[in-house]
Amino acid sequence: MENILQELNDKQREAVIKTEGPLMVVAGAGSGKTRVLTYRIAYLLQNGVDPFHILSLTFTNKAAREMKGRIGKLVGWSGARSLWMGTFHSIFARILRIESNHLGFPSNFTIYDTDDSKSLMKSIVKSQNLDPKIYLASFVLSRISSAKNNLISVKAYKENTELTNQDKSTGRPQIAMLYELYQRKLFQSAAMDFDDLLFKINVLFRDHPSVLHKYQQKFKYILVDEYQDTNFSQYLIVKKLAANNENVCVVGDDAQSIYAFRGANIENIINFQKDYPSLVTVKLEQNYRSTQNIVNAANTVIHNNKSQIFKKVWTENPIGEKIKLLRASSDREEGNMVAHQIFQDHRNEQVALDAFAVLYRTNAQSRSIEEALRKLNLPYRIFGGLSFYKRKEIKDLLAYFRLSINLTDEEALKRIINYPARGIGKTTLDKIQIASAKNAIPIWEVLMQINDLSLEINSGTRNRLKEFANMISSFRAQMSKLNAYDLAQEIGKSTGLLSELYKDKTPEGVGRFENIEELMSGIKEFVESEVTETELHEQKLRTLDEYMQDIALLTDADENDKDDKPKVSLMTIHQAKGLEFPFVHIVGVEENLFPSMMSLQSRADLEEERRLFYVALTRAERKVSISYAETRYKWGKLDFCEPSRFIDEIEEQYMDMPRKPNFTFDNRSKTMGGGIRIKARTVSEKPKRTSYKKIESTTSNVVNRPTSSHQASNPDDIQIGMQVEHQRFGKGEVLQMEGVGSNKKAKVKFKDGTKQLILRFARLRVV
DNA sequence: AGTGATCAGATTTTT
DNA sequence: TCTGATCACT
Repeated sequence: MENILQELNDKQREAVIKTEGPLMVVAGAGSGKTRVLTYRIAYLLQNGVDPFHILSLTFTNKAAREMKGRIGKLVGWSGARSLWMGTFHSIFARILRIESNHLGFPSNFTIYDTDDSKSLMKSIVKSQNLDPKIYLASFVLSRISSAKNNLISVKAYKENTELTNQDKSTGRPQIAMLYELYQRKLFQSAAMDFDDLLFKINVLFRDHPSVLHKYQQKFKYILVDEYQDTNFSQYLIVKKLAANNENVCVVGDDAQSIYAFRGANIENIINFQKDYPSLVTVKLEQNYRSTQNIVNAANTVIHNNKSQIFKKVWTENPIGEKIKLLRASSDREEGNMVAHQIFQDHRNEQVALDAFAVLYRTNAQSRSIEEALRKLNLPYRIFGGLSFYKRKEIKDLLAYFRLSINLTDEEALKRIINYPARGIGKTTLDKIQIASAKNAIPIWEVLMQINDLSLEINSGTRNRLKEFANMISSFRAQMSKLNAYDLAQEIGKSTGLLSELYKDKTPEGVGRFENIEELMSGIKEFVESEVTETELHEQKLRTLDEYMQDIALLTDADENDKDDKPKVSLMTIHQAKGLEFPFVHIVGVEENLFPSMMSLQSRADLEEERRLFYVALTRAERKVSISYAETRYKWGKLDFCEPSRFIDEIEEQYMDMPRKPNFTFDNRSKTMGGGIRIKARTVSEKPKRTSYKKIESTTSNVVNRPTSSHQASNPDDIQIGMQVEHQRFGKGEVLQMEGVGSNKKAKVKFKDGTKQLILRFARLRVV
């Protein structure tokens, strides 16, 4: 293990051993960024730094888990497990729970997800008699979110004339007021939304210097991954925590900044440079992931962006194949083309299906790909879309858990007070909510005092309300006595939720029941998962509220696939961040889709889309295909599409252009949709690129698939005993086959003698 | 109060 | 196309 430094290149090593003082690592795509982070932490541990003193902030919890695993392998598990490693949100939620009393929150506060926030905002808009079409919950929340990300409090918002004038000019002068009510309601419900987790940590550190000091002492070494995607709120947290020791290392790549839309701020990189005059910057520019062709193509794309840190990403990897451009007449055909390509590569190159990824701009595009893959019996795993934890049945059950843990969680209460149906309808709920507002008590308190408050609720309904409250109270009483799984089962049964779902025998209903089963087995896993030694000593139960804390910030990206069969991965490019695949298919590369229509207004937005395209390209190790469709169904309507300007931005020497099956060179420039491309060019205001005819002359240094003009057969179709034809040697018979994938060889008897041929090069044709 | 039918709105990306 | 919200009917 003392050799760990030898497994690094000079730049990587420099970044690893400079443990003291501020360090910024500008890491090009595929340059071993994760490796640097991992080894840096291992190196710290190896040099006697206590793991409790290291804080490592990652982009997903899964990334943290994997990194912990690798560090464990390098320097032993005992050190690795005690590291503070996770996303900003999960780490600081943990700290907020510890310090919640300083903020007037209980430690078991609820974390509202986007749906909860939305439903809360809707009810606030309604309560203020504002037009929900003008005060669209999603719009109001996005204003509030960006305010919070920039640490603008309710008070500051009201005083900020720029913001309030913006709101007035868009006809929504009441947003500041809604912000206030929203925060008030969250507080009353003992809840925080995602942005609050970071905002309130800032408040905590600002108002309680002793608490800040405690964590400054604790986190002597701080590492931040994906720094380009942090927002101002996150930036300030890091700055404050690092203020004492200044042992802070941030790693990022401005070219891969793709979250500006949700408040990420590239300026953080510049601010970081200003904050620490003694900053050392290390640039990692050697790419170990992709072929030269991919690296070069990606470089030509990203150079169209104005704002970027100078960096030259290069690689010593083989040149590799050109990027294949696929043109499809429809989204459906696009799916088929991609699926067939995957099918062929899977067979020809003898690689498992998890080597393939299909990347798209929007989740809605997955459907046509899924259908095509299903047709070919290619198993796939789809990431994102409707997350497991967002499914109705899951949210319903979790709402029971949430309410039992936090009785003031109103979104949870409203969700389940009449599910499964127990005769507590809208009218009753309205009355209760009015009583809650009038007496300034939580809804739960109204239920508790139902007999004392003079409410016009008939005795039957009144009893049902009491029964409901008693039921929740009994769950609550068992919270610390039963383990999470037993209590979850109890809740599922006595609420009637399990039997309700079980009754439904439609395929969807069965699916819902299975989802609940899956959740239950997840809880069981949690209960049985390893406990720390002290917990084991104390015979400590793993309770339901601990479980809820555990999963509150989980996302789909954190989920591991249960069955380990290799599958094709389908995901948005955002989700693909940080991942790599030998074969990547980027689909739907069309104007108004990628770049997205919403991004065409401003240069900054367009550049973000381009960075997104850059991210997509640089996920690939060996082969990339880019595809576009000429027509596509959007909102159930047929849309005509043009190829994306980003396609034009790839220098043609790195591209392999599309063609129709019976294609000859002479009519290529006419038949390949030149008209469409010309239109695309006028949209993109790009200087005209030279003719596409040149393409064939530049392919010589590339291992290309046989082109159609040679009529070569697929190497996989060639079997022993077949009659084949070689361009030079003529006709012959296949005597023997050996090797797999690109190394597949055949012994062929020609009239001039027997030859060993590598099929990849030989371009044999079955006669 | 509960149920079913009809209609509007959404889709850019997510911790 | 799909989801949710609302409305009318029972």
